[in-house]
Amino acid sequence: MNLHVPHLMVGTDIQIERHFLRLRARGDVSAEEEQAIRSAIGEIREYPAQHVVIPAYVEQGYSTLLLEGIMCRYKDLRDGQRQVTELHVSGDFVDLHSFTLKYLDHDVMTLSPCRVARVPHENLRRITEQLPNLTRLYWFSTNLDAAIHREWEVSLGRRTGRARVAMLLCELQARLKIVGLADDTGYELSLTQTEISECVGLTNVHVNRVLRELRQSGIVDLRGGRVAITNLAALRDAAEFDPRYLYLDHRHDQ
Amino acid sequence: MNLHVPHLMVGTDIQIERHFLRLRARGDVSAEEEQAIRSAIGEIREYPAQHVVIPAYVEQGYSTLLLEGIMCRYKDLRDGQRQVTELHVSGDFVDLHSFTLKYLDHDVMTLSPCRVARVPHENLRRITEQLPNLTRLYWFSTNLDAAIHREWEVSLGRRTGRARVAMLLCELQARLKIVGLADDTGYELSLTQTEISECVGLTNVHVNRVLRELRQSGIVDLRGGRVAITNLAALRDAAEFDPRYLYLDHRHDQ
DNA sequence: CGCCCAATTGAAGACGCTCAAGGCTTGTGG
DNA sequence: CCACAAGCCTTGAGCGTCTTCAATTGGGCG
Repeated sequence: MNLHVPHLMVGTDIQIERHFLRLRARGDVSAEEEQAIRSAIGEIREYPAQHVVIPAYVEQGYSTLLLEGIMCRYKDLRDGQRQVTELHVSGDFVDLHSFTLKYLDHDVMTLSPCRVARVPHENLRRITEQLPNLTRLYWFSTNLDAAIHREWEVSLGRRTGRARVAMLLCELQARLKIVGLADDTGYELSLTQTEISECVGLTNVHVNRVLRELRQSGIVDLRGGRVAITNLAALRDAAEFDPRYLYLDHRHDQ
Repeated sequence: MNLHVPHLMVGTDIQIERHFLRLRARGDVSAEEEQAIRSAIGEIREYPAQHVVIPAYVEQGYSTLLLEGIMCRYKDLRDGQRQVTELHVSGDFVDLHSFTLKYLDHDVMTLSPCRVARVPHENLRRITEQLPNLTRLYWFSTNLDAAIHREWEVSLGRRTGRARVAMLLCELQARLKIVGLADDTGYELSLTQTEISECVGLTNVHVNRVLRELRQSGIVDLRGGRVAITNLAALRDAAEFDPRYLYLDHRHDQ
């Protein structure tokens, strides 16, 4: 387990490309800006699954860019119940908001083995002073997280269990597709049913029943670490999925 | 009804002070920055209750600062169910995120008669180019909205009906207190039970029962447009309320 | 006075939870 | 190669919170 051990740059360059894919799905990034981002990157680290990478209420001097794997933001209640507030995939900044907030109101942990890059806030500050266009794109990026939170609020507050699970699977498909990790037939996803239940505000038992129903309806089959989408149109209909909240520009319209 | 009619500046100056109170609860604002904000303000407008001020997916050339009244962000589902994703009070920018997002993924409407100030994006752009500290404070401000969304996700996903309502009333108390519109004994709030139910993901019928229970428990009494807090400690305990997500600095600790 | 909207209450039902047990898969060690 | 353990998935049965549907009360206003 490579916990907290700086890692060789092998394979890292390709993974940083996913961050550019994610940014360019929403706006233009010049060669100069791309270079500024590359040179802002500090240490590369790897973590096992189930590892708290950014603890709540602890000031960090850097933001964390997810290169490979899946991570989540979550809060726990007194009785041990957990609510995941957002999932993160390759190419995402998992705590860009710590640049302005200083500390987070929630924990961030890995759900699979992950590789990340640290970007010192000092370097981000330099970007905000020199590159206003890129600054607005990063500001946009944290506002996109808020838009995802809003869509989850709608799910948690008003959708049925079936629609909530469908919604989550639609969102991941769209977000992973941008970075080349999904197509219309599905994607790799190593989440347990308990982890999914912590995203959608249900119990693991009920998620299990919902997944069975979606499978038997010929819509989607989640098994063995893969989301096999049998009928994307039906999945989106079940979720009442409107991808506009992901703010993909016209070149990425589904 | 003064719908869409530019309004005289009578009383406006005092109301803009609430925006500075809100900002200064989270960071320092210099005299120069304060002046920049004042001169960035454009038209003043008034709207009646139940008026959609910012429609979803329509590009706006300005952001809207709420001077007086209460507004909400919401999304509707096919069957007409509505989920409110955030409430806004005096001093809030209700759509600062439209500066980077260009258009919103949700509607914004008034819940009471409101007075607002428009701030052209052009003027905000000038601030981002000239005042990096204020820019970070406004970026922070949109990240604070995201933190509020996260806390609502926890409520909607994991809290009981009783705790959800208590949570909402705690949050409003803390936010209104910053701008001088609440104290520990309560505050004025003109929301119907149906509107509350659209915030907390319940039906109006169930919200009514929850409010009765909270009243009979001697915790809080919501009637006649006023939230009368009988026992603030018990209210916060019922909500499992941890105000840290509102990022109030030490001078505003409760 | 009568209208309209919000608040209130009751009764029945549904969706999802709790509790419990059994099955499957994977990895480890004898 | 097999036995065993651990974690996850699966299914059943009963229960509870919240919903739905419906009717009544109360308050503000023309």
